[in-house]
Amino acid sequence: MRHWLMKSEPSDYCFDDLVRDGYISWIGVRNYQARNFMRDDMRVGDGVLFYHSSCDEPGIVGLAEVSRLAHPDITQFDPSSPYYDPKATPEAPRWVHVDIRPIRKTRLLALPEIRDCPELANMRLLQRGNRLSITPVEPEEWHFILKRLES
DNA sequence: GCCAACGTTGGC
DNA sequence: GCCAACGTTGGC
Repeated sequence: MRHWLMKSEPSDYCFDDLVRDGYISWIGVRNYQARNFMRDDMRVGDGVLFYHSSCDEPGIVGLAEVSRLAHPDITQFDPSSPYYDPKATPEAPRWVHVDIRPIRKTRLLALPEIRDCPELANMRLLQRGNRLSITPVEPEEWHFILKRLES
């Protein structure tokens, strides 16, 4: 089982929304690296750190898990969608998404606190210029964060 | 609002 | 294939 960090802007969709909805289809990813993680590497049951970005207090706010394998993102075919991709066709879909479901809300593990942990210094999230909305989390990082969230 | 960093586009 | 221009991300 792998582990992931997934970013969402809470003004668009926050962890409480995920708890309310029971699951979310992670549509709208239009970056090839993030797509490839979903398509090639994400499996049902993989752990997910739910991260709030572009907000007052960026950081990890909850735990979730992958609940459905990657499948075509239908918004790519919809000319009225902001995620429309004229080069994608149902015969040759370009974009996929997984679903995730909530495990539990956690305390805020804020970005500055993450930065202050030497154990997390190599996190993909912290790497210079990283903008990926989906990044892998190493097992040691995952376990450290889970322990840290309890303190 | 600023701006660094990065990805994508498209002309050549 | 190169690369300038442009758009987006996301912390501050």
